[in-house]
Amino acid sequence: MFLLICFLAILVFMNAKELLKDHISKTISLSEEEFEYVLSHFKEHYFTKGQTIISAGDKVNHEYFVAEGCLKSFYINEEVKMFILQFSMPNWWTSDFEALYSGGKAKINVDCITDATVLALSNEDREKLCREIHTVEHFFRWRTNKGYVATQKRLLSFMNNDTKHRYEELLALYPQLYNLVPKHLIAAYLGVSRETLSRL
Amino acid sequence: MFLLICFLAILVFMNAKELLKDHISKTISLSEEEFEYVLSHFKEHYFTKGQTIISAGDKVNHEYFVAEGCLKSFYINEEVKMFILQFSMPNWWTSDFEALYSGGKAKINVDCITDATVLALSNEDREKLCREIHTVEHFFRWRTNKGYVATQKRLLSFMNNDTKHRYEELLALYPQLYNLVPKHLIAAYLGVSRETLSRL
DNA sequence: TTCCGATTGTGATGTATGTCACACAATCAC
DNA sequence: GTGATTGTGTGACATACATCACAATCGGAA
Repeated sequence: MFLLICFLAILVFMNAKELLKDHISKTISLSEEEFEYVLSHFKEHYFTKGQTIISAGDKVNHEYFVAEGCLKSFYINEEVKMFILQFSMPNWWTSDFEALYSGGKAKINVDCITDATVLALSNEDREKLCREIHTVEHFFRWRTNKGYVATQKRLLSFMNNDTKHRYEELLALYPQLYNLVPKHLIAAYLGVSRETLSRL
Repeated sequence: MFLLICFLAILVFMNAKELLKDHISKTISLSEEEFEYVLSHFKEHYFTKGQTIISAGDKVNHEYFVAEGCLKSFYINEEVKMFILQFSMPNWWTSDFEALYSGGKAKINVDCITDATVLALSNEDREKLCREIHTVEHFFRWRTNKGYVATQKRLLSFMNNDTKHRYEELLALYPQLYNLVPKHLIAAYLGVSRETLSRL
């Protein structure tokens, strides 16, 4: 039984790192040795549905590559109202990047909508890898470029489109979300009350 | 007279590049030769109030470092309504980054709220410099990191705060804007009608 | 099974904001 | 200076949405 669990763990472990390897390969080329070296800095973590990865107030020292499952990153305001910044699906990265980059305390929370497998990379290791391997720095530059453009597009959509339009936009992009996450979370992503979404 | 104009042009030219040099120095260290090499890829441009730098539909091939003046980047929707993504002040970068990075046509416009001096860097030159000088790639990674965090903060503010709060937030950050740009542009940045802003 | 919490739908009502309309001032071109 | 364009303020009205309240359904725990 123990051996079986070890075997399954190794299987998933391989899959997660393979997924990350494929993801990185889409932007840069690395030798096998370099890949092995880079991937060795990522630590795999399992989380179960509902578990918290980052809480507001924490010191944030890692960013997370999602290999499996669905996470959400969200902000809770003074009136205890929740706003969802991002649903993180496989092949996405998540963290409280402001806190991670600046060294401050988290204002954003990250937790699991489903069971999840993630690969964690520390701030120090990311900077070390970027320093040591030029193309890795290139990879992270492009990852953020894409994130920047995506966030800007969402901001524009927020200003331009009404709720129904944004809802359809979201479902067109991630049809899985409709069955995967409760409606009140989708409402929190769209920035409307759950009642309004229900009456869409 | 001609000599005087040349002299003034060189003066401003020096100032713009010096500003960029200072800006870059805040993130990375470069030797004098490297600086000279990097800066040689930037072309200085003058624009007058109201002039257009990027029009929707254009092929976008440059990003711009603002040395002097104030630009706006904005989107016009089907109903000819304008949404301002960013006011670009000195030491900011602007472009339609989605189009620039993807090679597509511009969806964003950029024009001048005041007379402006900018330094233009082509997509190819940026990539070339990033390839040739590792620390330059580092610089651009951190520039985008900061932009990403700033845009995410603005998105959160959009969801969380009401118009008045966001207006005060904007003016606290850039008090100059109050006298520099007409109110209807500030309304377009805040995502409300000019009438609502007027009644704030 | 039974109960409880989580999720979702829907009605009634208040409020912030958009839209249309008009007025007036400031600026600019000629 | 004169007329046109641009920027700004304000009233009247319509509308989208938040909020509060209640009901119904579903799934898991005891």
